[in-house]
Amino acid sequence: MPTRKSTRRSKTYHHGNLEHALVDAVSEMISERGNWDCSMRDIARRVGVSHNAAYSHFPDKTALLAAVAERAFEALRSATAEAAAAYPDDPEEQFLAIGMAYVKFGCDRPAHFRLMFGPLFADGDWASMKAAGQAAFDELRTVLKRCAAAGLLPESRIEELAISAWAFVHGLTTLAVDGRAEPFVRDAKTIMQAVRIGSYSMLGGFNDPRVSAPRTKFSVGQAVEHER
Amino acid sequence: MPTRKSTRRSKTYHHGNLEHALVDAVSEMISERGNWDCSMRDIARRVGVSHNAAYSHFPDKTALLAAVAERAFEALRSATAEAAAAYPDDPEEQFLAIGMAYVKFGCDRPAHFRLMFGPLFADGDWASMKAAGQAAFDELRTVLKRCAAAGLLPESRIEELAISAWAFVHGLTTLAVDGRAEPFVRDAKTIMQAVRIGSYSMLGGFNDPRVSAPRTKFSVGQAVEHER
DNA sequence: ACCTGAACACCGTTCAAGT
DNA sequence: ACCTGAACACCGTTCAAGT
Repeated sequence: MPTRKSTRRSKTYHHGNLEHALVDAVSEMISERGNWDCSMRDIARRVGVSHNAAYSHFPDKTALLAAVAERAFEALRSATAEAAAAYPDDPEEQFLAIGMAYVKFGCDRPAHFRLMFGPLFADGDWASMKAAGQAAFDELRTVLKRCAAAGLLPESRIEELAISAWAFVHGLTTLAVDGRAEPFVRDAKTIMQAVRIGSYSMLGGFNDPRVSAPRTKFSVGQAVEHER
Repeated sequence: MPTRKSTRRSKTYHHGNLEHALVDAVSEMISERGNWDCSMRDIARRVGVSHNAAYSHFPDKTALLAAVAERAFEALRSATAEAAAAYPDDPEEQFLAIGMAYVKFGCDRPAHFRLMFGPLFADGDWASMKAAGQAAFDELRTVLKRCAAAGLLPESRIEELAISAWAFVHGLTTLAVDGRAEPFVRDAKTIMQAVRIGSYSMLGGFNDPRVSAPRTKFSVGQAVEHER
């Protein structure tokens, strides 16, 4: 037995596991705490490694958190895709289901949701993480294309309507997660009802003639003109 | 001349100005930097006071930032109220104007907007700051009441529709400020167009019969039921 | 009552050194 | 190539002391 056991155990993370283990640890920690305010030293302690070992795999703390956010975006994408897949022949139900899945994701994982859309990645490009976010958004876009094909809304405005619908569920989740939507949105039932009402409201209004030709009325835009 | 001048100048902040000066300094700093990642020591340096003087007026850093957020909420409230006041006889235009003012506020002061709705105040109560937030929301509620009086939407659903509309403009602002709404929302013109389209879509759909009786269709809610 | 200087525990990051 | 120990500059907060 020439192999030294001490060397053996200490090499557990020498085969590429540490990167994965770090992302796992952070993901668990922010779930437990409810916020992403954990230190590199805490993370390292949890994984059982020295406090600066992470710098062999990530250039800085933000990069590690970006990896966590990227994986969370993938989970969001599959959650919404799965919800839509439950109604293969009914695009309107798909539209409702995808919105509800989005809100549910945020309410179930508030700390992840805040991290994903938080101010941390406002600077820098973080291309692959933002691509994962766009992939999640594409699920909604696809459903709206099916809605358009079914005559529920005009083809020419799919992009704008996708943004509107996304903004609605995103804003609702944000407000709910931060406790700003009270007193009306108090629990799971009321927030899902809000999704339903907002979604029906939008679906009912997509064929409003002003949606397809919004430029005809520009007075307000001048009144509160935006300079940037 | 018995008064000692050195004492005189050093007492400038002894008459209650420091609290105000601190809030001013932080507000300016986050505007300049684009984020609220400034240290107590930086703030104190800017005001010209020792690095821990702020603790005579605020129990901790979060409390100081909450005071900044509270003042920003008051600014948001007057911005939206002013926008609505421009159309005293047209509730539909008021609805559009208030949404645009909200989005404009966030795009003009992204760091303030992120602070106001950020994760910092998720724990604790921060009653007076959150009350200022509710006051801003009340402006929208008031406009929707006028819309209901004009027959644009059912009286019984004002509360839910207010939440929906707020979620929409809030989500749009958040996505725009964090650069997530691209490629469609790129600049001031396209984002205001998105507000317009979303608002018309909601207005057009508020009278959809399903908005007033959303409970008749509950299949989706069961499929993605929310446990919390 | 309001502010200061020194101190404490903690943080993200760097770097030379070990295997 | 991957990890460690020591070190650096910085941070929020506390506290005894000054006026």
